[in-house]
Amino acid sequence: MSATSPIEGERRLRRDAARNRRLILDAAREAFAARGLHVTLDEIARWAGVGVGTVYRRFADKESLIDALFEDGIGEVVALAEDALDYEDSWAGFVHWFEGFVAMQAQDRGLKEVLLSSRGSQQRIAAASERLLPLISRLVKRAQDAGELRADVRPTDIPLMGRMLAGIADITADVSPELFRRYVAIALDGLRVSRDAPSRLPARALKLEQLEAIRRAQ
Amino acid sequence: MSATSPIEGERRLRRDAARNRRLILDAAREAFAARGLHVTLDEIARWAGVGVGTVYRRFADKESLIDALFEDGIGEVVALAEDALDYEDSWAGFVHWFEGFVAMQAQDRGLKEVLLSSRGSQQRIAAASERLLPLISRLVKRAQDAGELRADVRPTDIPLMGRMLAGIADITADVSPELFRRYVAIALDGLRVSRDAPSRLPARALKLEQLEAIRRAQ
DNA sequence: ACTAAGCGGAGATCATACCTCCGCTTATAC
DNA sequence: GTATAAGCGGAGGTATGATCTCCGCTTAGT
Repeated sequence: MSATSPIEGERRLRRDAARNRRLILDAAREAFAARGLHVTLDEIARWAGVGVGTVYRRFADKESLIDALFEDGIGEVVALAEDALDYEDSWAGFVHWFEGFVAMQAQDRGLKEVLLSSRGSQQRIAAASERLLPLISRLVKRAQDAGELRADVRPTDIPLMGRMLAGIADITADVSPELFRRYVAIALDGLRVSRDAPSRLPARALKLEQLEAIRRAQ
Repeated sequence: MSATSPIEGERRLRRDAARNRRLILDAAREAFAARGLHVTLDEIARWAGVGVGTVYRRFADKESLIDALFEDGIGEVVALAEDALDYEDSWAGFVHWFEGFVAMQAQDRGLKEVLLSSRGSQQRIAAASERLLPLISRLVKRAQDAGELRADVRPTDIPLMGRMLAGIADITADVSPELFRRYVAIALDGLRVSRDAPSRLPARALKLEQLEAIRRAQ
């Protein structure tokens, strides 16, 4: 991982410093994934068991830390799409990617926020985005040509539907972390050209009290 | 409307004060609808053309103002559900309500935030919510008994799907205010038991630059 | 023309981030 | 063993942004 190895040309860190850098990155990954990019560096420092000063000595500012972390994450989304294009069955490939795309974001609030906001080093994210969109277009086209994916969706609809589903995953995560898969399944059923019966819904629907709990938690 | 008429038992306002109260409520409605509950009372005051002091003389705090405004809005959602239960065709009734439910939130950020957050006078919203859920259950049951709505969705899924769609409406509103209807249509197609062909998608998909614009705007 | 009611908006107050600074500690090289 | 550069913690400086108060002036209504 690029975030973990020392960059060539930089003077080597003292052993304690290197250890702390790792602690900070690990704490940041966990904290951003669990709670989003809004967590403060003060909190990350406390979580990592170091002082804030130590964080700022290693990373010029919050932006740099976010960069160091999410370069990899975005690469994974792209890799998943490349993977999906190798599927024989084009619909299965599309479903594989789409479910993975949403699930990755559902499990990592930070990634979700990096993916569709303009945080972080604009550059890299924009670049990854430019690599991703053509792949999505090909996944869409293949599945449409096979007569599986409805013909009236356009490639730009897909990341938006992904974001929509990641959004509900965010809201329901605390109460039922797998609930979002129901809505992914319903959305995929809606994206098929035709079908005789609905696919089976994963996870359990919420109980009334759980729905109420979400409203209170907001 | 309860928000506009003077409450009985309260001393009558001087004419200029009454006029200002109206101006404030109108400005607040517009501002909350367009930009969400986070707009400051300072901004609402400027928009209304009065001083902040005037706002705070009429409404104890921001909460009270939100209350005064959204009592009505929540009632409308309930009324729409009651209306939908009168439809002969149970699926059409369900669709009528669901589309309206999402559209109302899409057109009013404030309403959306009031509906599923714990802002405002908890009490009234919780009460409305308790009136609404049984209505949703009946709409769902009717459409399922008729064999139109898939049997494996539960009533609690519906407000969550509504929120999910309202969420994407929020994000895309500036670029294409009707885009969310595409995703409502896809979701409804996914909610049917079976169908031969997809329904026709409303609105136009985004162009690549528009998708990019949304990312930048976040 | 008198006065209670209302007005504007500067600024007090509070909250919350990001980031810096500096006196002290420690790893490492010799 | 010791010198020293590197690193450390965390209190607090700074900036921002929101809510709400206060008070000298204005105006509607009798």
